[in-house]
Formats: sequence, C-alpha cells, structure tokens
Amino acid sequence: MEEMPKTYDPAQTEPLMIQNWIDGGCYQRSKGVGDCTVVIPPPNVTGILHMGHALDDTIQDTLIRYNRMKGLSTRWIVGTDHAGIATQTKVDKKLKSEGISRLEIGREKFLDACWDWRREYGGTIVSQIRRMGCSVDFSDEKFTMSPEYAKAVREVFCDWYHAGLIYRGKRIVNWCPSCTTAISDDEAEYKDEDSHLWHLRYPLDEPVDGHDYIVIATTRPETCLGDTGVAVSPEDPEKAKYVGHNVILPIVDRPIPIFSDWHVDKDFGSGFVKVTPAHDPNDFAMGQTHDLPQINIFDEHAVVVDGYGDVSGMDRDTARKAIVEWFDEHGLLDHIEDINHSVMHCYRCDAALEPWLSEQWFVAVDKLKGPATKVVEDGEVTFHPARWKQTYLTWMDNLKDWCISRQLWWGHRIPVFYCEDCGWEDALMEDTDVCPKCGGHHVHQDHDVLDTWFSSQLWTFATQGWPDHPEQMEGHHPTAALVTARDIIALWVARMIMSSLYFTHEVPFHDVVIYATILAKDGSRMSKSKGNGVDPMQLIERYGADAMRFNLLTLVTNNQDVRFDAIKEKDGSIASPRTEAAKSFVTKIWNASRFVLMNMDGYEPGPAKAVTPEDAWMLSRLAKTVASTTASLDAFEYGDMARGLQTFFWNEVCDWYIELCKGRLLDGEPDQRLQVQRNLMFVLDCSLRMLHPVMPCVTEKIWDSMPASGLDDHSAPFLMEAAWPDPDALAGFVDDVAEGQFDLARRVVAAVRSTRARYRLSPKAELDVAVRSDAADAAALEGQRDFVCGVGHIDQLALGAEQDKPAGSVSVIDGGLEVFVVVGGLVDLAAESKRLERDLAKAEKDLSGIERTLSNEGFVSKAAPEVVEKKRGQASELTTTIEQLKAQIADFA
RNA sequence: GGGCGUUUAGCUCAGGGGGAGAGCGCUUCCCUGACACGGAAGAGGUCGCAAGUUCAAAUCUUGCAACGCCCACCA
Repeated sequence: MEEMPKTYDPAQTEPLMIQNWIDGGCYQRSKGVGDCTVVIPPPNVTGILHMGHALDDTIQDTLIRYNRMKGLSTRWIVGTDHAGIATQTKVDKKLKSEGISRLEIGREKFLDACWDWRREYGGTIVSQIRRMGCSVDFSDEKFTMSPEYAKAVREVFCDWYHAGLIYRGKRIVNWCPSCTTAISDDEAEYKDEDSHLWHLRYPLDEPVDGHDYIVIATTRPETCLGDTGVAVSPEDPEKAKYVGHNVILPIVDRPIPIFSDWHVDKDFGSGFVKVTPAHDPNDFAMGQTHDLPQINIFDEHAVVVDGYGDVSGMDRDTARKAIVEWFDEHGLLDHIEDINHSVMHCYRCDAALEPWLSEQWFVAVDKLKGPATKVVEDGEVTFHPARWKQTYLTWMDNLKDWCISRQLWWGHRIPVFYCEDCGWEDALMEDTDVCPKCGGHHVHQDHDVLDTWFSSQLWTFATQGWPDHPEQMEGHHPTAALVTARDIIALWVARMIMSSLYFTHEVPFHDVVIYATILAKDGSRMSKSKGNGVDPMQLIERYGADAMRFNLLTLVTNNQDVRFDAIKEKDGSIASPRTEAAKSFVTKIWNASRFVLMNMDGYEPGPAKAVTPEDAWMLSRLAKTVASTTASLDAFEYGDMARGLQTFFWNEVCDWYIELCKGRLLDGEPDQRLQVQRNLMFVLDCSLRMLHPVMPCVTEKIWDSMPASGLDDHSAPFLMEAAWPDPDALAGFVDDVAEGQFDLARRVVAAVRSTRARYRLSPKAELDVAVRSDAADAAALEGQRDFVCGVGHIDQLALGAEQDKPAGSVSVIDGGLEVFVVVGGLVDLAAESKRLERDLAKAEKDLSGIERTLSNEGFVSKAAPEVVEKKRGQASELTTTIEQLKAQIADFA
C-alpha cells in the first residue's frame, strides 16, 4: 500500500495504470456469469481518431468496465476497417506526391503500399484507443482484410451467390470518369451549381394539331445522342395529344416515341422530357417501364464513342458545346434558361459524376429485409434512444438492391471466375486458373472489389471465428450492445442485422446505442477542411483521459447532436471549459480520497454503521446513488449517470459528509474514530467503484492505497476487477426520516451562513443562535446539535417551540423554522425590516397564487389527491411564514 | 418534397403537466486541520412566438419562426 502523493498528475499516472492493466491481462476476456461481448465499430485506417470515436469508445469502455465489475464474462473486440475507397484515395494521394502513379506500378505494388499505410495508421489508431484507457483486447486485434476475415467474406459471397442472392446486372451507377470507378450514393457529394436549362426543339414526324415540333428542356444536351424517348406527365392534359406520336431525334435522325410517365413534373421546364436510359437513373427506370433501348454514348472517360461523326471523340463538355451549337445552327435552339441545380461530385477527385450504365454486382435484399425488420419491430434489437427505431424501419421499408461491386484495387476482390473459352462462371472459395468445365487455361477473376460495408456487415461474427470455429462464438454471440453514430444506422447497423440473421440465425446485438453527433462550438460540423475539429489526444494531453471521458459522457443525452465547447487558442492548444471542470472533479476525487486515507491510522476493516444522524443520511444517500447509478447504466443513460455521480460525490460526500466527520476523525474517542473510519472507507470504496467505469485511471491509482472496507476484502488485484456495489445489499441503509432530519440541520446552518454574509461577519466568529420550530423539528435538531454548532460556528444554540427572539438578533425564516442569529449592535433595523418586507411580499404573493388554485373547484375535484394535499401543506407553511414575518416586522418597528 | 431534432441564465447544456436547474463565467467574503483545480454567500431566466387541450402548460397538441441533421428529387 503506497501513500498518496499530494498532487495527481494524469499525464504521468494514466499511462502507468493502463500499462498495469495490460500487463495484468485485465483487458482480455474476463470470466464470469453471463456474457457481455462488445465489438468496437472499427475505425477506418485512414487517419487518426476524432471526437466521435472518443465518445463512442468512452461509452463502450464504460459499458464494458461496468459489466466486468458486475461479474459478467466480458470482452471488447478491437480492430480496424480497411475502408476501401477512402484508404485507396489516401494512398493514391501519397504516391502521387512522391511522383508515383498507381496505374504505372500496377495492382500488386499498389496493394503493398496500402498494406504499409494500414500498418502505420492502424498502429496509430490502436495506440490512441489505448491512451484513452479503453479496455479492449489488444492481444487479438482484428482487421477487415486479415486472412481469416477474408475467408469469412468469401464464404458469405459464395453462399449468397449460389443462393441467388447475389446477381450481376446492368445498372446506372455514379461513375467518376476521372477515377474510372463507380462511387456509391453515400460517397457522392452534392454541390449546387449555376447552369442552364436548354430548351431544344425536337421535330415531330408528322404535325400534331398544326405543330411541327415540340420543345424539350434539358440540363444535359450532350446526352441527346442517347435519347430513346420523350416523356410527358400523365397529369398534363395539354400534352396528352402528343402521346403515341414520334419525334425525329435531331443529329442522329432516329424516330423515338412520346409517352407519359409519372416521373415527369408537368410544371418543370417545358413539360417534355427527353429520356436517356443509359445516362440518367430516372430515365433508366422509365426505360424499363416503357421498354426502351439503352444507348450508351460515353466510354469510361466520358468521351463520346464512335458513330456520332464529329462529336465522337469529344469529352462531355466539348460535346455539349458542339451539340448546342448544332441545334442553334439548325434553328432548333428555342431558348436558354438559367438554373441552379445540384450536381453529384466525386468525393475523391471532385470531378462531376456521370450516371453511367455498367455491369455491377448486387445483393437482392427482398429475402433479407423481412427478418431484419421483424427483430427490430419485436424489440429483439432495441435502439437507444428509442426514436431511432423508426429511422431504421423507414429505411428498411424503402430498401433497394445493394450494389456491392467497386472498381477499386484495395478491398476484397470479388471471387467470381470466368472462362474465356467456354463462358463458364462461378464464385469459388479457392482461386483457380483452370476451367473446371472445359479444362481451358483462360480463366480470370473479376477485377472489382467489394463495397467496404460488405465486409464490415460481418463484424460481430467474422471477428469471432465464423465460419471455421463456431465454438468460439458459443455464448459470445449475439454481442451485448453496439455503440455507434446515427449516420451509419442504414449503412452498417441494418446490414449487420441482415447478414447476421442469415448466417448465424441470430441478431448481431441486442441493444444499439446511438450517441449525439459532436458539433463545433458554433453548431457547425467538425471537419478537416474547416479546421474546426478537436483532436481528442490534445484534450487528453491537457486535461487527462479521465477528464475527457467524464465530460464526453455528460453529453450522452436524448439529443441528436451536441456542441463541444472547445476553442483553439492562439498557441494551437485546445481549451475546453467543460473538460477543465471535469479535470477539477478528478482532482477533487483525488484530494478527498487522500484526506480519508491519510487519517486511517488504527483502522481495522469492519461494517459501516449509522451512529450519528449524518451517518444515517450519508449511508441512505449512498444506497440511493448506487441504485440510481446502476439503473442509469442498465438503461444506457450515461449523461444522467455521470451528473448524478458528480453531485453525489462532490456536493454530498465532500462538502458535507467528510466535513462533518472531521471532528470525530481527528479528535474523537478511539471507538468513535474507528467507526467513522469504517464509514468513510465504505462510502469512498463504493464511490470509487461507481466512478471507475467513467474515470478508470484516477480511481485505480487511489485503489492502490486503499485498505479493505466493509464492502469486501479487496482481494481483487485491480479496482477494474473489483465487484460492483450491489444496490440490493445496500437497500437497508435507505432512511428517508434521517434524510429529512439532516436537511433540517443543513437549513439552520445555511441560515446562519447567509446571515454572516449579509452582516460581513467572519466565518469563524462564534455566534449565538436560537431556533424556534415545532417540537418534532426541535427534537431532531437537538440530536444534531454538535454538527450544527460545529459547522455553523455557533457558540450557544437554543432550540425549542417556545423560543423567544433573542435581543440583538436578526432572523431567517425557512419552512417552519425561525432561525435567530445574534449579531448584537450590528443589527441594521432599516435594512432588516426592508428585507423582511420583501420576503413578506413574496410569501404573500406565493400564498395568494396557491389559494387561488385551492379555491378552484376544478382543481380540488380533479387533481390528484396527493397534489392537493401538497398544495394545502404549502399554503399552511406559507401562512405560518407570513405570521412569523409579520411578528418580526412588528418587532423592528 | 418527406422525416427528425433543437430553441431554458452571458456560454455549454440537463430537466420535463402542479414551487425554474447544473457546470463554467460574474459579484462579495474566506489561503478554516484533503483540495484556491478549494469553501461560503449571492446576482442573473415572463423556459423562441402564437393559439389550443387541461382545474393546472416551460413541460402535451397544432401552427409559425430560426437553426441544424437525415432521406428523396432536381429532365
């Protein structure tokens, strides 16, 4: 047992505590009854952790540490995500800065560079998680591209492929002509741009009602080469006459039909829409409905393909100019309208994306969505806060087939093999270069890789031995809870539920905890480009991990986003007042513990026992706090828990109980002293255990110096492995009468203190005080005479129902108590009677309000009886107060 | 366009049908035997606006306004 140093330095102590836990094997699976396995949402290996991760990981660590202390078998699985496109972009940029081109060095060498990157950043991320004090199992780190994981991914692909859930199809994808890859909707960025709406004339093949042409409106004149129809709204009576006729598509001179479709808004543009199924998602859908040909006019670089004369070989911008010019020259350019519309851009290279028809792999979701909907509807998977359930169900309801192929190199390569000789195709668990059908040697593997979410959807079970070692999952899957951000409910949470139900026949987790998005102080999103992001490591450096964790947990409420109060100072450091306050709390815990522990000479462990009224009050408050803290943790209400603990420990344990124990502890008889030591140790021990999941380092460090308490023998080598206080075992300490009596005493002390402040009396000057109250209160106060006098610095304290107002005294009236403080010649008659008049006016106003309520027929008959009773109590108390105030004012007059 | 969230003290935020709360900041006093990263006493708010439900609304409903987020669409 070491003595506690006078000051606590988180920067020095935290890494030591963390090292001790790791050396002690505490982070690996604990053995216990019941299971609490949690998988970390794997951070992308693209960089360093941000505040969102810090919050995410703090919640999980609190959850894990709490359950570990409760005696469950716990394990927190850690790992990182290869993050396909994001990582490839980063590596691409890095190589580019070194003058190296991805295309020149080829796939193999590029992948080597990706692995190098992964080693570097994966390591950084893991070390940051470690520095936060997160008790993840570092001995068994996972990665979404490890050989075992890759096997699981391949198994899933092959299974779904053979079950017909994965199919290849032509779809419009968001194509980046610069990166020559498809970009998912989620990865595309919308930007508002000023552009034009070109109104172009398309000649009719025969006049309709005397009209030779119609006017279509388009923002993409260059795609008209691929038009295969013109659509009007079914709700547009004026256009109905054109339906069934044909126009002759200018330039290419092709007749195309006019039809009606609900996609068209009759009030937009000219009411006629050119339909280009190969180059627009809506047009693609209309093309399917109306059985139109799909004519692809662009190659993969968005250059017009052969067969269009001069326009062939032009890029899309040049082609646009040329085509508009052509219409103009031929008198077919009706007019040009200015327009502002949003255009999708590649988030890697910022090029405008091209809707492009290409061969892609899809997961058919029809069979998967039903079960995934049901488990959430039935509550087998529960969202916290509950409103996210609706978000999930709405998304699930609108779910379309999922495009899983990506034209990237970094990722899980699609395990489909093709024979160029006989056309054989299959998804295989093992690579092959010989065709099993014809024996030919011209076999190649699909060049695309899988969407990153395809692999991360397996995270709860592919990290636990699936598919080869199902025994490893036994009892540890489903996992307990998933803690994540709301923006990936659809991308990740939903897909995990679908794939887990399909492959493991169980849900991946029972609870989904969605925390608030952390915004900058001004309410904007934290982002690198804005430079308003806060680096958690900087906060830790300045305030310590415990302080940061505590502050972050207070942000876990029902809200969907919160502003983080940090500001960047001139020297680049980060200042966060709330985190600073949390650091003060850490220091407070340290100092209070140090005080208790430095007064333990002669201490023998033993049960806590209420000897004095303040003991009874403290133990009752402790029992209630253990119960409420436990309940909050079980309900994933971390903000409540953190705030509740702070109020309890600081305002009740430190400000009152420890202060009140000083007399007995420092000057008491040996027996008295021993009992108060036991009580203090008990309260401190329970408090540290409750604080530990939130602030693991400081509490663990204090535990080093702690002897056993009445709670248990401290046989656990680490606080993190000690038992969570059992609310039921403490229930016997709950004592509402004691709490009420204690409040009485605190009110007398408060009255004396405020009088001192009002009269500028020294806090130490001993005063004479008289309290007039009813007999029961007087008796209760009599029992607390010592501490009231001690804390209130009272020389003579007179109590009783018949107390007279002492000469030279001023009074404070508080809920039936009349506290008279003798200030002697200082009494300022004018000021006092003014103050009393003010109090009287307020009391009378309050009373008249309550009497109005009470005289209301409706209130008395309809309000809950206890509410009426309470109001009556208030009225009678105020009546007493008013009488007392009047009497005293008369005294001063 | 559909959905969601927020609007409470100078700041960051809790709370939530029946007496307006915390932390920081501010004012005054106190370096009292762990802690000045401390203690005590205070000042400060018609809980965004309007209507409705109710005996009772900061709290529930509706509308409005501002800010923000998500989804869809933008020929």
